[in-house]
Amino acid sequence: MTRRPQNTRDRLTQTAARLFQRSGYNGVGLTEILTEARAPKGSLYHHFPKGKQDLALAAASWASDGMRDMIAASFNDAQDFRAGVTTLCHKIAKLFDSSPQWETCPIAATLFESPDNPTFRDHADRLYESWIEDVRGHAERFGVAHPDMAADTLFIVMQGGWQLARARRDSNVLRRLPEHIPWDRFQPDGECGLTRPDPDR
Amino acid sequence: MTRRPQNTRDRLTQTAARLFQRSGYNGVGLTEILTEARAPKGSLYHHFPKGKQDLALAAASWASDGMRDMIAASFNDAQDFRAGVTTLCHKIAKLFDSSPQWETCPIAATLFESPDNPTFRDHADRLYESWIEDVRGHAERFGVAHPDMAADTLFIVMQGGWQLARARRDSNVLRRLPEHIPWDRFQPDGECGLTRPDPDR
DNA sequence: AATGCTCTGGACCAATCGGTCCAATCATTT
DNA sequence: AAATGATTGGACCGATTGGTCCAGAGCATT
Repeated sequence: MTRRPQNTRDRLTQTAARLFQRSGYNGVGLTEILTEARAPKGSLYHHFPKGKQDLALAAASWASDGMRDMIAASFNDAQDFRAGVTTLCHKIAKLFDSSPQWETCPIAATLFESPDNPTFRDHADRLYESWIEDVRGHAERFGVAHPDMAADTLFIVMQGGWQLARARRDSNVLRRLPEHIPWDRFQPDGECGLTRPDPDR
Repeated sequence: MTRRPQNTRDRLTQTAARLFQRSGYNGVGLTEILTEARAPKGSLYHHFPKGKQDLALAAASWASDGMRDMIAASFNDAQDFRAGVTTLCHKIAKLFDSSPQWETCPIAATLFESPDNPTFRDHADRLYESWIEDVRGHAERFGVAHPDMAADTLFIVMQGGWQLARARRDSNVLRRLPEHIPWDRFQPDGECGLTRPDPDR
């Protein structure tokens, strides 16, 4: 949230991230990015030799870092896993309200437009998995029953909820997201055959 | 699944739907659509006066109808709501496996690239709500506790699951989707104050 | 002051974009 | 057979696309 991105590279990355989120990778031209970032074309191809593709990868990574910060902020000082999830949902809802342009998952908008591009696919996969792994870490820390599944559930519900909130133009969909999660399956005394991995600590 | 779409209009619609799903609205040029549909430019602007926009709306509607057919086929001869959901998830997983190009929700890919275009937004909203309303109808018919919420949950989980399956390139994510749904909240003898709407039948 | 970098500015390019226009053709109806 | 409207074929258009290229500005270190 720096008010003045110093170097041209960061300015390009963040401007591109914002515009890609709004209109998708193919929906934004280099001219538009360059104009808004107040940078000439030469700078772009100096910092990003492969042009638009490199820029998209950098923009997606930057956006992903923002999401990971939000995940950390939500879970770090939470009482339990469920509280962390609730906080995260509210944070996302607030973000949804604050900017009408934040309307697509930044990763999906930037990297999911060309299924034939393996570089984009792999990068998106890696970024998504980093979110899920972060959440799984917190789930383990709080001792939930199936941390892997809990992390997957949260990801699924967040992505789907985002989509529904967008269609309905209603951030409350995101705030009510915890209601769609099967909490009893994640309680430490789960009914499943799996035992808790680490009781103490 | 007709092998030979008769008239040019249908051929254009279906080709466009397929290509938009693959690369998004802005990722496909008219030339590509015209070539694959074996139609000249004059035909396009005869059947779709507003050009690409009209074509996108028609393509999204067509794709949406396919999804609604799938929903109907899954729930119509199901024993209960949960069985219908499971069948639907397996059908979607099969679809995911069958064509590597079916990689984005067709509605999102076609209509969600320009947030500033209210026509697209409204159309997408309407199509999504028709899916949800269909599912809600089946939920009511099977007497689940909170049909509105059940339908929302299914939509959210399907959309998010789709995304995760795409990132992991694994259709089993879709098959395991029922595990992420809080079924106990939808049982007729729910813990909530609401009573069942229709006990017999 | 001179050198050797990084970085910027923008002219320029071929290709493609969505869209227009109209003559030719097709299928009906009279 | 003639006439009529629906449909097709494709040439053509200006605008924009992502990308190339290089002169020169800026800024260190020598």
